[in-house]
Amino acid sequence: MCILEQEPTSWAFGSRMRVCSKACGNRLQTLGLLTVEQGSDHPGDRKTPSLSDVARLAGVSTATASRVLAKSRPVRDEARRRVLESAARLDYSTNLHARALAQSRDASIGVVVHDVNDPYFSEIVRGVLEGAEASNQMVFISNTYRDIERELEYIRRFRAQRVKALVLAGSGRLDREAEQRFSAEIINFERSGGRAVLIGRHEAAGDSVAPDNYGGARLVARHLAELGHRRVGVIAGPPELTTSLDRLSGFREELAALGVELPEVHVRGGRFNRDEAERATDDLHSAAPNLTAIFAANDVMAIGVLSCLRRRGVRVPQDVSVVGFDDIPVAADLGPALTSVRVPMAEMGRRAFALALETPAKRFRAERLPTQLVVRESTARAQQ
Amino acid sequence: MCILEQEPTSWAFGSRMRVCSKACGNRLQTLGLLTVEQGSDHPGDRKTPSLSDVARLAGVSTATASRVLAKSRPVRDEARRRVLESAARLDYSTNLHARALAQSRDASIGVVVHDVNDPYFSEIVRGVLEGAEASNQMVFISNTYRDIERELEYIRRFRAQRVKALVLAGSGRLDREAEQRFSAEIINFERSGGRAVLIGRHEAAGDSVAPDNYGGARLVARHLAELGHRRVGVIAGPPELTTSLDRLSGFREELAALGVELPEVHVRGGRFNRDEAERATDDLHSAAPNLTAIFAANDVMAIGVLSCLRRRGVRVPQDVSVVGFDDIPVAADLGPALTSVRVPMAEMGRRAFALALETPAKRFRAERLPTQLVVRESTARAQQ
DNA sequence: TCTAATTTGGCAAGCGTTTGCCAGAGTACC
DNA sequence: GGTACTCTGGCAAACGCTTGCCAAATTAGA
Repeated sequence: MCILEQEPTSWAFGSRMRVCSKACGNRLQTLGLLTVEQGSDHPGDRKTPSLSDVARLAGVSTATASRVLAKSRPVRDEARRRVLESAARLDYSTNLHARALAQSRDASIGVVVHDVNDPYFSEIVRGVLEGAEASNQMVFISNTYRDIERELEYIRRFRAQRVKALVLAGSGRLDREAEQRFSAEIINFERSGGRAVLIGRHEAAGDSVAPDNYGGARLVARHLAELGHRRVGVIAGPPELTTSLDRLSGFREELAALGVELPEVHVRGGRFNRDEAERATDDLHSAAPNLTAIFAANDVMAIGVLSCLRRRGVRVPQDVSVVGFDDIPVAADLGPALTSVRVPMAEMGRRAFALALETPAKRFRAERLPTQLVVRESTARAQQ
Repeated sequence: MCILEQEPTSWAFGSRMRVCSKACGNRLQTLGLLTVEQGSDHPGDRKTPSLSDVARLAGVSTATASRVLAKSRPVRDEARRRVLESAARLDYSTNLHARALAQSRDASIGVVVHDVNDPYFSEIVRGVLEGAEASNQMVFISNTYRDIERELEYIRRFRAQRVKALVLAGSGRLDREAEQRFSAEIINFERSGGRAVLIGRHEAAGDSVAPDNYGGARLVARHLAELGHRRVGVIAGPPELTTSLDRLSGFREELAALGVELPEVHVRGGRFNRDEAERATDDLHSAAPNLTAIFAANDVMAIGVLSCLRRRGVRVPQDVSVVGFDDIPVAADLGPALTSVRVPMAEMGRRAFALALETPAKRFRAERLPTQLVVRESTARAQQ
């Protein structure tokens, strides 16, 4: 195997390097070796040991063995020791399904997000995972790709799995029927004994945590207005999502309050991804080449905006200022560094997790987390 | 609720906007309404219906009901219809644990990655999810944060859960003992009847898919050498990981073959994250300010490199060329766009998933996927 | 019309835990 | 020494589904 003889603690591998890389070239061979060594084990030979095997070996009843392993009741030292020992000897592993069935509740928690590849969601997931890690809980993550049917299906699946808690992250929808189906499924889930917490949607039937999208968007409007921008455009999110609407309306209303007009034709929409935003910006910039600022509904879209402008030879921020939303980790490293609205994504995940473990109140609880403008290099005073 | 009366299909919300945003301000109130509407349902009132309830309502045995719902054997139309109808009426949902227990196998598959927040892993996850989605399987994702104990713990957990298959993504370790414990756990898992597939590590006891790190790094070396770079540095990954070693040794050896020396002092290490890379670059650049090129062991680290150089007023690529590895989606959008080695991350995820569903061969299978250099703006001819 | 083959449905025995209830063994206190 | 508790451990009944086996019903074949 491609393994150094001594534990490498620094990069001073020196001459040993050559030896090692040679081994690397030979891995397939090494692999063959491994196969021979353990090939006979590949198929599941003997049955996995069960609790009764452990109990028998320890000379106690399954009840006692169970109580030792699940720590559900004190057991005298002598017996405990014997059980633990047998369990170790047999390499016993509790059948989680049997346990969940007997307790009619699974200890793990589920997370449903739109897309783990979107930094917004992966940050949320990180927050949830941190909480789970701290209390040693298992977490199951699923992707809906923003498809309502998948979303409902996953809620049902997690219900079927009887998970203790479910965290659902992703924008609500403007479509009343969709929201009602969603709420119905959530209620069904909770009725089955689990806890559900929503992230980013306050409208549905459940406890929730959400960023102040409306307020954040107003900050953007004020920032741009103060820099003297009067001709601004928006690359908005999908029109069917409440998040898009909240961000757009906050922006529009604050702009109006400051006396800046935002014509419909300066607002283009698309899905929350880079490529659609790039295309939308192409359209927008062709239709209104004299804009001095563009507000993208999220950072991922802002990346598309920047890319389009770069391709068109438009300088940011000299010719056009660009603002995003979310402040995903990479925002600070784009060229130019992106001005954005910080949404405490990981914090939302942590809060949601904490909420999921609390006993539910009579009324649904809705926490709204503040957002904050982070000014970087992509915005500057408007050139007349 | 903050819902438009008509389905929004364009951004021409016009005057309706004001109404809507006002509603948004009132959400908490709306929420109260919802609570009142459904508050009494919050606690799990009546028991969740079981298969026998469905069977009773349909006037058949549980066996028949089971066969209809699990599609495990044909059932006459009349009976099938009645079962389906009762199930729908009771809003029945199969208890997955009971099923898994009865079949002694869970239908879902597990994925263990180092960190879902690292784009490298989230792309892999995407690939796995795509495959799973296509065949309607449930996927459970867990994070180890590169901690060996957590990694082993999760394998045990998935074994306890009796998942059908397990995909483990993340570099192998140079530490022999760690690798042996890992392999032992994998073997245990497979012995319990599941399938395990590894991504990015060919050394352990299981089928695997991995990128050609060694070859990719050689491409980088050649590219830089051809551009006339003679004084190059490396921001390497954690010394205990095989991925780091493969990338470093490929780079070093090709460089040597082309007559370019890579002194130890030009190689700095750190974890695979942006901030450590930034610090390491600080060190490196202070120690060797005359370098004309820096190779980062992955793109996330390259971001740190770029950030450091920008802060220090070093122009990329005029003063220093920078190359990354992985070609994560955002690489093309950095300032400047990053030259990198494309690793087919999502494809690896898809392959791993496919492999996990195949019946195991006698010998472990090891697929190595090719990598490819993608030249962008961060590399240029060396200035003398 | 009768027999053989094929469907279809039900019975009941698991699957591997947990846990309520009970009994025996210690302890403590009169 | 007797009574009242407190600990421990075991029995056995769930938990909710699947499935082998068998019988009844249906269909095919002659």
